[in-house]
Amino acid sequence: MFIKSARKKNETKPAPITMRDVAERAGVSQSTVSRVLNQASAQIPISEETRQKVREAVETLGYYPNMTARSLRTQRTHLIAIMVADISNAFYYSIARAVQDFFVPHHYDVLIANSDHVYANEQRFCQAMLRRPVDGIIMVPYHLQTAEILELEARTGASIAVLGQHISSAHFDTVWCNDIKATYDTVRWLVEVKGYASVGYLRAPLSLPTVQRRFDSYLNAMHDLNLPVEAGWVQEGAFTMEGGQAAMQAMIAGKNLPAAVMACNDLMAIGAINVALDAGLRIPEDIAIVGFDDISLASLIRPPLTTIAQPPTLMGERLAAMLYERIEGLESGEARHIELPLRLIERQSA
Amino acid sequence: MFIKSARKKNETKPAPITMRDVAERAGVSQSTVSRVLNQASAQIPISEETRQKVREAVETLGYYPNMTARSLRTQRTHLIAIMVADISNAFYYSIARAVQDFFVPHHYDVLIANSDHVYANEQRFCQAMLRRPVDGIIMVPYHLQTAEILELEARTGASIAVLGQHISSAHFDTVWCNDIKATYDTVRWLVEVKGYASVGYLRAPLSLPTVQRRFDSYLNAMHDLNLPVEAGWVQEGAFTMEGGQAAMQAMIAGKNLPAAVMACNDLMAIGAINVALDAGLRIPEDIAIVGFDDISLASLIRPPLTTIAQPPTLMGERLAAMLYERIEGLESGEARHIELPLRLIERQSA
DNA sequence: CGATTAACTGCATACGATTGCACTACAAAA
DNA sequence: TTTTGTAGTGCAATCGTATGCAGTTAATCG
Repeated sequence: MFIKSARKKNETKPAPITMRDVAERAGVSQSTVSRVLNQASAQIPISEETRQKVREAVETLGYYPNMTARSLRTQRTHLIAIMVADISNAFYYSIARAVQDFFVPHHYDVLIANSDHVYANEQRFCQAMLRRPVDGIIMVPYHLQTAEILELEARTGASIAVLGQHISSAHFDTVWCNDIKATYDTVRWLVEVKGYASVGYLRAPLSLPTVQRRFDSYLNAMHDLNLPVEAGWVQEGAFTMEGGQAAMQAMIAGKNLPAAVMACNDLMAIGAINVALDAGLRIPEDIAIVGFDDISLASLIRPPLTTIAQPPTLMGERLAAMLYERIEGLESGEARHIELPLRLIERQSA
Repeated sequence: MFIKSARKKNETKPAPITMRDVAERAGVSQSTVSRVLNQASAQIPISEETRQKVREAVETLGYYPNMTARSLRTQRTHLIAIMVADISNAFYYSIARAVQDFFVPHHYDVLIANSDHVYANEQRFCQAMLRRPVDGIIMVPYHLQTAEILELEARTGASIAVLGQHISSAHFDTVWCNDIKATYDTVRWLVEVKGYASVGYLRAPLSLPTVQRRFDSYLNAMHDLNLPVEAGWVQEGAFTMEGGQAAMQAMIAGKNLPAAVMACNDLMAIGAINVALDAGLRIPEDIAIVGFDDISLASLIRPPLTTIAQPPTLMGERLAAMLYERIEGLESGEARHIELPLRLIERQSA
């Protein structure tokens, strides 16, 4: 028999207050405390007198249930994990924030991980989920395929909600936007409505499915418009502001500028704008630029960026809400695939 | 004796693979598996043959240790929690990202919570930490006092690292910047070096200690410069872009503009710039504006914002590194309080 | 008045891992 | 041969909570 304080071999950790302490102080058994604290008391009758004693003991001791132990016993962790490419990217932190705002009132804690668009990181995330059980997972995968996500779901038993077009399964809910159509339409709009004679494209590496998809769509539009894609009109850079700068520098160095340029995302477009301005080009007179995402920065730079708006907050809310319904068992029908609207926001860069 | 699959009353969750399964397949006991998997095997000898069998079983079964169970037993969760005001604010997501980047390679998962500068949320965060044990906590408190953080540390047993000037204790590490001095110096610089005849201030509510501190410092500088603070030169708004817009609108409406204005942070400054430009004012000729933080947006807007640079990534790195040393017991000396440099970045808004 | 029932409460086990201790071989020493 | 030592394993308790089952009263019924 050990005295409580005998466990002080680990000097740093203070002895936590457990349910047993509460029980002792209230003069009841530990299981009774548990029953008072959980809604189980609705099923199993407990006298009001006992309840009072327990509540009082909880109060004076300042007891809080230990989620680790609770998780082990109930197999529910009250943890949500979310994987995005980069929390310091406006598109992703908006999603993350929306997810947090949804789940925190429901007393779930939110784990956040970054993939940086790297496949190995996405896989590492899946492994982390195998070790640390969570109740739900929200992910924005770039490389993971449906099969891998299904395996994750099977292995972890967690509910999963995914943002992405290339992913679709009857097993998990999905939110997506039709960026193929949006890109195609925007290219035609640049030419047919705005009258730009030619359109170039600033892309990130084609290894990212998103990029491949949008770029193909650009090519299709150009083809359908009977427009050539001349050398130098398509440039590649990283999925960042620096990438956009590099791509635009290369384009300018090539001496053969298209009348307008679409970029893979707003960050690249903004990088491109800054380089173009610094090179003395007028926007949109000398070169028009269109982005993708509508991050808040897009409306703040000069000239304000014309871009295709994604609704990240809405995406996060939908993903969170659907995930929550699955976790709580409020919804058990087949997977839902929600298409959210993409809107062209015309500002002054094109 | 129960067969494994007999536990399928909860149909949704697949039976997870446990150490017992591995042990069974390898034909050894569960404790042996544990010893092979942990570095304990260095202390306690295990034959190479047994190790092989175990590793093989782990491999073929695809076993991953369950962190929940491990945490319960070891009292170490491999979880870090971080509380910032708002993950969608550049200053904070930079810190968060730096913390993540530091801890992920060490196999810690990172929980993120937002306080939105609201006291009640800061308290809620502390309570959440009481329920869910974590190994370390990084926080950027605005309202929590030293005593409350000490109590949190005592109750949870977690190591804590704090970003903030108003907090200081011999019990936890701290990173801080001398914003009092920086504000004071910048006001004098505006007047004495740049030659602006008067300086106004855009502040957030004084209930935030940070704001009070910087505002006092501004007043001190004005006093030491023998300059008056005329009506309308000080305006208040929320700690956001919208707040800055509102404050600048009020200032313009007052018809008595100072030659230069300092803002509590960059977001407010940027909101103010946009309003000023829209009102036809030239910056910095009609009114100069200085921010605080140097978020990435600061260099992208036109005119680029002159601002006092905080090094958020560096802050995050330092906080993470110090916290890690505490958690791993690499450092057990008294609390460290690191002052990080604040730098005036002169761009074109002042 | 004995028996059935309802209202409470406690005992004991399980969740999946870690770890102190005891035990079995077998080799070397006495 | 008996003792001692050491390498290699297994047993069983434990972390803090939830919960099936059994037990104890007191009340109600026949």
